[in-house]
Amino acid sequence: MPPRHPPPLANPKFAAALANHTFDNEDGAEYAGSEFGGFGEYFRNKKIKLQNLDAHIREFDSGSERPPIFKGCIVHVNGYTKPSIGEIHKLVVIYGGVFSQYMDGKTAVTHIIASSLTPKKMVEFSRYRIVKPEWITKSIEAGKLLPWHDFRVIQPTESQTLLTIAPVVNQQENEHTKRSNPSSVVSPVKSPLAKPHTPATDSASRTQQNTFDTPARKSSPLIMPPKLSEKFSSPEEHNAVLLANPNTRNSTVLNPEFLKTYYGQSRLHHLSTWKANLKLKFQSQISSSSPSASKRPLDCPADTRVIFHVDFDCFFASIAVRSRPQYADEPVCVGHGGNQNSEVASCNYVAREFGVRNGMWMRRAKELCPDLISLPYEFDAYEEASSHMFNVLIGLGADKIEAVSIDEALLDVTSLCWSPNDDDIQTKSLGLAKSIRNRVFELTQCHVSVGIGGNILQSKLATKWAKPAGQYRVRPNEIAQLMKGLQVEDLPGIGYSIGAQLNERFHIDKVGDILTVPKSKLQSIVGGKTGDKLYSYARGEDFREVGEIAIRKSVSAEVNWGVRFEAKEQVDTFLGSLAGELSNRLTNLAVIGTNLTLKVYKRAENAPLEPTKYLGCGECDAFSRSYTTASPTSDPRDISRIAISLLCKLQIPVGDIRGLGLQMTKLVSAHGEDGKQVTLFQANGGPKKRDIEVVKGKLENLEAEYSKDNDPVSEIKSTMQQTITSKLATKQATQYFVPTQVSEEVLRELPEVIQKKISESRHSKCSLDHNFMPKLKEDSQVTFEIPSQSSIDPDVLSELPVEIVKELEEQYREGTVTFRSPGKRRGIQEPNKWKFSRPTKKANSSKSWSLNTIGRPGTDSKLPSHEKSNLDSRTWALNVDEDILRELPEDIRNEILEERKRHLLNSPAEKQNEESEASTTIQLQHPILTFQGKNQIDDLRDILQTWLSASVAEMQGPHMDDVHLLEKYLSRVVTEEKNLNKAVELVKWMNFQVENVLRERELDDNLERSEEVLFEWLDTIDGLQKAVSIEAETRGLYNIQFR
DNA sequence: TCGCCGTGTTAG
DNA sequence: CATCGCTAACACGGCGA
Ligand SMILES: Nc1ccn([C@H]2C[C@H](O)[C@@H](COP(=O)(O)OP(=O)(O)OP(=O)(O)O)O2)c(=O)n1
Repeated sequence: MPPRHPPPLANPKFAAALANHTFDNEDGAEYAGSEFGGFGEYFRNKKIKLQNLDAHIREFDSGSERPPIFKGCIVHVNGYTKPSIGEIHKLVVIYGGVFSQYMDGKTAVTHIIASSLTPKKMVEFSRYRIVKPEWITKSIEAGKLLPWHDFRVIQPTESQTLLTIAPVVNQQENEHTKRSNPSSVVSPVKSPLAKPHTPATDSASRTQQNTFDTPARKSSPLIMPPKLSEKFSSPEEHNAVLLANPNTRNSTVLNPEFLKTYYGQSRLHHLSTWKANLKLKFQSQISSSSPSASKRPLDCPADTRVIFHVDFDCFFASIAVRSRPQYADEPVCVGHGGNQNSEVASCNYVAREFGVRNGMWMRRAKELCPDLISLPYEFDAYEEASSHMFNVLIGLGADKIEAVSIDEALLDVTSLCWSPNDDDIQTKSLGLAKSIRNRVFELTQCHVSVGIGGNILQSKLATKWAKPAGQYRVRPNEIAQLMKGLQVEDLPGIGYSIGAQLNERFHIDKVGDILTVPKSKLQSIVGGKTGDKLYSYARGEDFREVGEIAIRKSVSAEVNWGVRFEAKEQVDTFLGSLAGELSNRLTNLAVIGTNLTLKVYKRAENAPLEPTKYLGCGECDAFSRSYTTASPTSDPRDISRIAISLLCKLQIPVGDIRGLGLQMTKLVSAHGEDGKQVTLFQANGGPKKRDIEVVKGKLENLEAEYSKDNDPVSEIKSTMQQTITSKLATKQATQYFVPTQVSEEVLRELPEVIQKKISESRHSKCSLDHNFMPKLKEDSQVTFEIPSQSSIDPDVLSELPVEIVKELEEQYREGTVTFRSPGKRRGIQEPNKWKFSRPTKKANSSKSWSLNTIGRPGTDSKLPSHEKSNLDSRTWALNVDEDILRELPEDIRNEILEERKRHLLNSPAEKQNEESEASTTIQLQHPILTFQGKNQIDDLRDILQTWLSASVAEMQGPHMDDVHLLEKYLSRVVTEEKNLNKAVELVKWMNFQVENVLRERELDDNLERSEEVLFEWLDTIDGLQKAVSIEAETRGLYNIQFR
């Protein structure tokens, strides 16, 4: 058995971006302040996988007999809280509740813990009970579940009842009748709706957040005291203060040289560029170098391969140590300086002994390893070493070769290594691997390791076991055994998020756990394709081929560091640079494209104005908008112009912009065979009459929109901040930016009405919102006013003039003939009233709450639509605690009761419909199944008791075959005999027995040696619990408690 | 049903 | 002083033709 290596890290970006939200982040600070002393240390020492935390929390806490205060509660945490999300997780679990990482509509969350909520989230969560963190702590102090409404975050006020929070109103009435002293309900709190960041909520979140940010803030060069500036300044003002420091300013996107210097130092940019270039290079090399696909031995079965995965050991770190041999045995990492908030790009194996990992923040790394030495990047050296490695690999005469990254390659060496005899393959392949390793080491003084297997999956896994500085071949007969012990996240394509979902929703942790789950069930958790992949991978199967390189489908450039703006024109300028960058990349690849997507990172609602990392993006929400052009382009002016109009559409306050990206898709060759571009350009001198017709059509659309919808939108006023000129105050108006570069010729081609409006607007200086358009220069931008209509779809409004001008200009300049009729733009956004004030997601989407951030774990999580919510309630209706039920909003409660009724009536029939597998083997609706000839629970207990006693006496753990038999039996008891209770009772009883023996053991020295055996039994019971839970979930029964 | 859009996840 | 949190591919759900 090869040594187990720790699973790959969680996505560093995720961890970094959610430093305060994630349970397992590189700062690890959540544990540091634990009031429950033992926990933090316990977990750190044991390196317990956090996804599996609940079971371990209970296990660790099993002796303490805490009251099950939160029994029946399913708790989720949103945003910054004190105690932290990690603390709350632990507290909820040890006091009998269930913690849910997800709000995906599939988990029936009963309470959301939050310190504050933004208006958007209040609407989204209006059907849930949103409570302050104190609800947890005070309930524990009181030793019982306190009424949640004493801790509610949303205080029912008049302004809110306007806002569709009917369920909350109901709730309130219910509880008031129930409560003894309704008047004691918390002091009045300002409606968070009117002002999202009340001082109260702000300081609450800062308290929590300080535990992470204090050091950074102390050293930050703010002129104003941080607190003051945070509390009272707009994001733009805050940025202005920050950028007043010329050094800082120079490090940001405001520096014209930013892209050059930034990309020059960004490791992730380098990694991405290198990879893209290598892919290109090998694409051509493959086709030119070897017509050798026919070299496969004739007797080699068509589906048989020998695959090598070659990977430098801790690449950057090895290069760093190469020129500093004195550090070879010291813990070393590579990063930008040794300061706390920089990232560890790579660390050597000495450092890994301490738990340091790639992607970790330096602060955490130094906590784990105080003597960690930080060395600088050497990007040129990486390229050189890499090219040595690839030269060696190219020289092998492999059937196929694929560059996975700068330091990593896949080889198909079937021709070189395959033989009918596996021992021969073993000898040949390990020999070849050794020679690769030696030659690369000679050339680079750095080690590569080689993993060998029958497919890509196996070879990649083998590399884990080969490292450091070794080779390892996964032999066909050991695949199954090896796979079983892996964490699911060790499988390629399975990362933090999917891993956590599998664990949370199906208690799947190890690859072995997957084997017992039918494919369809996997697919129902993680989706069709991923489920399929999981199913195959768990069995060691992988049908991908080496070197199957898809043609490039997109080109993009993005920046999410150093992005700070004070004013709109700075954004436009930077988008111009970014457009230039993208244009260059397109030109270098000789492609042009028709679809441009702008991606914006916006500071998350609750996130502090300054994130932990200096000039970092912090916790953000991501938004994107795309635009399809009339004809493909790579012209930076086109890109820039479109990008700017897309940004306007998103309506993000410039001070909150923390990242910008541009992506071109729908690519075609720049000099396509038919030379489409060129001919069109030559053939057509100017815009055609037809195009003008199209524009007129647009105008008519606009006018139709005018008359369509007369509902006054009162919220618009409150969300558009200040500065509405008196001229406009009496009219409803909106604004957009039209570049003045619009040439006069183009303007002349516009319909008269539009011409008039544009020229009118050139004289208008109104600014509706200084956030969106501060320091507007009359020369560079034009504000365009639409009179007197109140509720035009802002999409149409904000888009139209820009587009008309843009497209016409494009026509004029390029003479393109194919003017794409834009027709009716697809309604991306729901016509909801927040549109004017913020980028919209669907109003009822729980996706858009604050955990919906970069790298947030969790898949699509729309709030249940009507059908969906029926489905969901079915799954948990039976499991809801009566007490909880009473407290639920009326409509939800009714749904559950309905569902219960329905379930009681339909259960057997429903079940038969649902489970075709079972219905083939089972005739009776409730067959009675036997185990060892017994079916009565008492008899079964006897059998199990005998088994356990024998096992302990013989110092032998339970035999796997027996375990499987029992597992299968229990599963069928759940699904076929429909006696979940029996299965649960048996498992509980076994657990009890094992714990009994454990207790006895402490009193009896003779039993000392039985520890191993008992641990095996505990594992077995874990497995049984999982099996029963999984089966129960197929019947819609979640969160089965075994304690 | 298909394709598009916006969003999420993953790897290095 | 800090710090350099990129990029391409795939997957998925919702929506409209
Ligand atoms: N989050 C990450 C992961 C990787 N890298 C860079 C540094 C690594 O040296 C290089 C290669 O990545 P690997 O995943 O191959 O990791 P190492 O080569 O460092 O270590 P290992 O020996 O585990 O392959 O990519 C990075 O900058 N940031």
